[in-house]
Parts: sequence; C-alpha cells; structure tokens
Amino acid sequence: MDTAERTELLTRFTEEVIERSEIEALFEAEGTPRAYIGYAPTGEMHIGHFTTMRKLADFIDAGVELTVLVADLHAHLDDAKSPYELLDARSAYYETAIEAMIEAAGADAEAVSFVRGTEFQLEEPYTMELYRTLADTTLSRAQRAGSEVVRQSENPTLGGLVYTLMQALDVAALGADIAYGGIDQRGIYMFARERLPDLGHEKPICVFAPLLSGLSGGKMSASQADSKINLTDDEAAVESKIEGAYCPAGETTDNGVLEYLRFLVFPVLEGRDRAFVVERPEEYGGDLTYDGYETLESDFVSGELHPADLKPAAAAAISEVIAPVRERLLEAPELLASAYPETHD
RNA sequence: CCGCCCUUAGCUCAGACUGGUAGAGCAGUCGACUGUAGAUCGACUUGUCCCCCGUUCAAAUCGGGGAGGGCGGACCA
Repeated sequence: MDTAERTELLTRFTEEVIERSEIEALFEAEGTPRAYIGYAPTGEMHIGHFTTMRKLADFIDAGVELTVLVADLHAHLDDAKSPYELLDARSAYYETAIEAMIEAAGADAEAVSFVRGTEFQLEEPYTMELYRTLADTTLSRAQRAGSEVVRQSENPTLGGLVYTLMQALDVAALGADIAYGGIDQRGIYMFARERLPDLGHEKPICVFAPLLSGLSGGKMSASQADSKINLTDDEAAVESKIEGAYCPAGETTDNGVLEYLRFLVFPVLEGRDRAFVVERPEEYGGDLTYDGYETLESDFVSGELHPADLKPAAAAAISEVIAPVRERLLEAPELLASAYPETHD
C-alpha cells in the first residue's frame, strides 16, 4: 500500500483531519506511526462508540500501531461521572466491550494495546508536566478547550479543568503521533497542538470522527434512551428504536438511520464482501440491493427508497452487526452488573 | 469556625407566611393525520413533597434534630 492509499484509508469517514499533509509526511518517514483513542469509562457504551471503533480497522489496515486508552481517572474527574469506587469495574466493562466491537468490525483486537489512565498518569514525569501546564494555563483557556467535552455546570469543579490538560498530555505520554476522537474533542486537541511543543513534544496530528445524530433527531443523548442503540439491545429492541427514528423522506440531515448505515453497516458489510438488501413489497417496486452507501443515499434523496422500507432493513443489518458484541456482553453479565449496579442488579 | 439560602414529577420550578395529604411548563406515553419518524392537533400518565422525631383531628406547610448542595464572612497561618 502506498502513501496515498494509506492516507485515504486513514482519513475516510472522518469529519476533519488536521493536517492531511502531516499524515502523508508521517507515512513517508521511517518507522511505524502510532495513534491512540481514549474513552472515559462513564456511561454504557452504545452504537456511537461502535462507529469510532469500526474506524480502528482502517488504522490497523493502514499500518498504524494503535493504543486504546481507557481513561479511568478522566471518568471521575469529569464531575465524578463515574464514582471512584466503580472505576475499576467500568474500565473492565469498557475493555471487554471495546475488544468485542473491534472484532465485530472485522479487525484484530490483538493488534491493539489497551492502557488504563492510572497506569501512567500518576507517574512522576507525567505529574510534573501536568503541574507545569497548570502553572501557565489560564482558567478561561482550559474552560474553552474542554467546553464541548466536560460536563458544564454553574459550579464546576477543578476536575473538569485538569481533565482537559491531562488529555493533552496523554497524547505525548502514549507516544502517539495521531490523536483520534470525535469532533467534540477538537477543542482539547487544538489545545494539545498549541501547548505540547512548549514541553518539547511533537504537535499531534488529529483525526476527528463525525458525531452521529440521535434517532430522535438532534444529538444522541444519554438521557434519551430511545435516541441511541445500546450494545446489549436485542433484535426486537433495535427494530423498535429504528422504527421510531426520525427519518424524513428524502432528507439526509439529522438522519441517524442513514448515518448508521454509512458509518457502520456499509463499511462492515464491505469488509465481508456483502451487499445491503432492502426487502420491499411488489406494490412499491420490489426488493433493492445496494453494494455501497452512495447509491442508497441517492435513491433515498430521489424518493425511490422510502423510509418505511429502509427502516426494517436497516434495523436487521444493525442488529446483525452488533450481535457479536451483545453476545459477548451477555456471556459475562457480571461485567455490566458490577459496572452499573443501579441499573443491572 | 460562624452566618445565610436551597432540597417538591425525568428536568426547571410554583405551592409554605395564612396547616385540610400537590400543581405548571417542558419531557414522556397513547391516539388522529401522514406508506416511517418528525411537525401539528387531541387525550393521558407521573411523586418515599431530602430523612427522623414532635405539635395537631389533620403537616410539603409549624417546632426540634439530622443529611446533602450552594453562597458569604472570619482566619492570612
């Protein structure tokens, strides 16, 4: 694979890349590039996580060495989203779920290294860099950097501010050339690009994933159960959520159903050399088969493909894609039970 | 250490002074209309009134104690 192909693979299905030319230079240089993505083990993982996980397959295929950071300390620093006592249980759950998703996406989880934040964030060199950064970062700068990520409140704690600085330092501590994350992380990684050089580190290249729409229009929201598909949802649950999804005929904006197909289902099917089939009554024209997302979208926009026909097909495909993850999690019910004792007792 | 304020539906809050066992908006659920959903109409649901003790025929409401949260003062080590 040449540099152009590797770059294309790395940048496809992304919202923004900073800077593409730096990626090309990285591939041209000697050695194996390293990338990382971090997840703070807070709430239960869902299909939105899965799409970023799916993309890890592209990183691996492009010959990039990958680290997944389970940012346990961050999960607590951000307004104690995860209670201190549950950090370990939630990290264990995240590790298993992430591994299952990577494999369900058709990549080899063995190729990914897992690290927990507390494994290195308490070491002296890291701590020293944190104090140095604290010393010359203003409140407003830290607030601005983290405003899209950290829970905002009238009476914020210091944890949310330190959170931001630490995430910037993580990039360097993990030796990552590339930071991958959702576009909501942009503020923090721009801060990292601005500040890491002051500490003698390289500016990280940033690859941002799009944030998918929720199923009820607007963003996916933890507080709206029906706005997202959970990894443990069975086929019936997926069907009913997709059936209830916001999906105006011909419209692609805020259309979660289309986005799930584009960013998750089609890439996975493509890896399996399979097509996406929409079963449709003869009355409306009979079945349709799609090899790629583009033709499906143009049919949807033109009105050839109606939402009522698309939805059942999408639900079945999504359910099939998440099935291995669901099974893996159901095999070890104690993981969820101890990570979320209040909802899984 | 001291003082003040707050705690009522999933959320934001009213009701407390003048005790009669609870309300609004939003959210949610369900219908109607759409070959899906949304929007729009229409209907409906929701509560350990933070906890304990006391006064009273009767306490979200009054008194005492406690818990949690917030704000301020003092201290300037």
